[in-house]
Amino acid sequence: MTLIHDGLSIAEASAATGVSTHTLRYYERAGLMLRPVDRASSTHRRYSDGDIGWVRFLTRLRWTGMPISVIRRYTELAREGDATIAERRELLVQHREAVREQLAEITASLAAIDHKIDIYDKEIASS
Amino acid sequence: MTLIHDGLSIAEASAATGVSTHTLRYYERAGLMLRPVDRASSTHRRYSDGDIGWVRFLTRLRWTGMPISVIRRYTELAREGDATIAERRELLVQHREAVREQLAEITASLAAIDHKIDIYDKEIASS
DNA sequence: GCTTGACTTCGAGCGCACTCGAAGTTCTAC
DNA sequence: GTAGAACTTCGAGTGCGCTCGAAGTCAAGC
Repeated sequence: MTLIHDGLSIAEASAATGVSTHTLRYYERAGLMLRPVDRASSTHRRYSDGDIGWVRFLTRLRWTGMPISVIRRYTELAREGDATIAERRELLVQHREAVREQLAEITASLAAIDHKIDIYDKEIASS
Repeated sequence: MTLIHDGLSIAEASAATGVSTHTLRYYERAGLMLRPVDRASSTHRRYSDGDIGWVRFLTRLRWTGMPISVIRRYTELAREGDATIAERRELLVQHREAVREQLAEITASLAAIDHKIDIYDKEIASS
């Protein structure tokens, strides 16, 4: 680890984001990073705070079911700068709608599971 | 469609549950049904109300990320009858915990997405 | 009774998102 | 300066949950 702390190693970035080093490299290859991650004196990657923040955000997108291909599209727009803000906003608004639906589905499923557990409780009590 | 309505055809079951006919057969093969679905005079499947309810419940389990293998285990327990009620309850209670965590993650992700959209709104407003 | 279309079984194929391993290079500590 | 860990690239492999297609059978309407 260098004293001049100009970024995290891939192992540190992995620890900071919960994403495996294999997957971090995969994301970069897949075009999900705003730009290629900086390299230290060697070819080793050095993740900036911005990189870490970006990875954290895109894991949120992944977690909520946004496909890699769409994240790539979103990233491409972000690389193009301010001119694409409206389009990026629109993409996120659409995704937000999908996430809200997910939330509703999962909430309903949770209720169904609760209900089934209640039934078991009653069966256990009456036996 | 028979006049003696002793169950739904696979196409009707598909419509009733939102699960494709291919997947309904797959679920049966995979051991996710309590028992093999009844067959009509022919070899054609006839889904009872109970079958439909079961499929609906297990799509809830699938939707919330329970793997096929665990659903199979759960189904096997259910087939064994009342003696396994406590174990089935426990399995669902564990899954419920996982679902609650999902819900928390998704809610947090939704907040992050909202926040990003807010930022875009401000950038748009100030331009 | 014949056509048409839905049904059957079976095994293979697919898409996604990783995940891994091999083979080589570089950094850090001693 | 050398050992050993961590890094690099690259392409192939994996696991999951479907999804599909082929080839044949059956059922309902005409």
